[in-house]
Amino acid sequence: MNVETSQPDVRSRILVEATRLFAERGYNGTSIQAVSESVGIRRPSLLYHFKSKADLRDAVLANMLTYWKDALPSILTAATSGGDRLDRALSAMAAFFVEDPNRARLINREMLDRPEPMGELFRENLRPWTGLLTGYIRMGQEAGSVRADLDPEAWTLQMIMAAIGAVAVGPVGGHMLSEHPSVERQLRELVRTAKASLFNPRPPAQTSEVS
Amino acid sequence: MNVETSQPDVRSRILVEATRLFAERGYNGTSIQAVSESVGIRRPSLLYHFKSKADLRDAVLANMLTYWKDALPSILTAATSGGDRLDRALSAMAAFFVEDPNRARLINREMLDRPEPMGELFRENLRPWTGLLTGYIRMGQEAGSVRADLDPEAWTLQMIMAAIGAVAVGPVGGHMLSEHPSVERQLRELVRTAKASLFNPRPPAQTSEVS
DNA sequence: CCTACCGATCGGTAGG
DNA sequence: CCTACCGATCGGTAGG
Repeated sequence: MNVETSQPDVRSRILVEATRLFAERGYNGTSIQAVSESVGIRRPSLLYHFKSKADLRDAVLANMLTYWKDALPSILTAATSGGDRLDRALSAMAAFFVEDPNRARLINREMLDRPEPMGELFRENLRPWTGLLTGYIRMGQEAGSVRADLDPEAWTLQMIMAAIGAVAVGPVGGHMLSEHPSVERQLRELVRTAKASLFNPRPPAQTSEVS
Repeated sequence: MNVETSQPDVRSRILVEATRLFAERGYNGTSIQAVSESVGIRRPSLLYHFKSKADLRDAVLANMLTYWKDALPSILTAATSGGDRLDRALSAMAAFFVEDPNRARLINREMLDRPEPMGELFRENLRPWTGLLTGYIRMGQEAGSVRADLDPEAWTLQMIMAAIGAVAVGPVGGHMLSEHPSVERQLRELVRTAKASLFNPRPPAQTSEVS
């Protein structure tokens, strides 16, 4: 596994392996020894790049947040650009997690392990974007296209969490049923559920800005 | 019999503390030392009741499954006894987790930590009951009351996972939004979402609110 | 249910 | 990026 071809600097290789292992086995279930072995170096070498295990965790989380901050704007902007594009926005969010299921698993784990720090992270980085979405939903309610009894914040949160849950633990939960729905099937139903629960049954004709 | 101290046998006290700690900090984040301290005994004493840490985990899981098997039938029977009782069924499921959030957290953690064993557990214990529900949904589809494009398995799974997620990590996710929805609010919206996405919109009545 | 003790592994440091 | 070494904690056993 280890060769002199350690070109893609060691630090980022450590990050990749740590992300994978933390997502799969959890922070407490992963020794830095295991991480360094996956990279092909010795433990002290890893500790040269990251002062401590906690430091490595923070770096892993910060690194992932980069992807979030990169992906979310385009996802949520898509959602606010037209009624019929909601499914594309939800699909984009789903695709973000499906692309690498470990993203969903890691977030799920960290939410369980360290609620407060994760809450803080969400607050600082994601809030502006979700605010955009809930604001747009409220506009839809005033316009009559979105159900009046819908709770914008709770609805938004539910859809995000459902996408994470479907990817992170969906396949396991699937065993509750005789016919295990694939993650794709679960996400397809999520989109259907989202649309059916968001829009009014017979929206007042609202297709004026069709592309 | 012992009268001085109200000690409902040590074994179950160990189970209670272990359940709490496993749910809060995870299996790998909890030492049997910590469990025994919570109970007020020494570690070797705990190991007299449970041969190993893995043994303790199995017992905790089996113990919780008892509650599930006790609660699920009544929940799902309620769901199949009438169209308008769906919300009561969902509320019952939600209440089961709200009553002790650690139930949701523990299940979430175990699904992440040990997918296969948990899948097996679900398969053996929960499948009959969910089959009842999906069968009923299919009947509703044939009768026309339930949306034809709904995926019964995926829909059922989504609602169960959403309830677990809302209780286990909902409060953390709430920080994504400027106005944190309480767990109660999240579950209320879950019920609304479930109904709106399950049933067909009312047959075109005379009301003409369409512009 | 306890005291006493075990080897293995943990995260981390010294020093080059 | 390495070898060598550290104290602390881990799960578990002996034996009463």
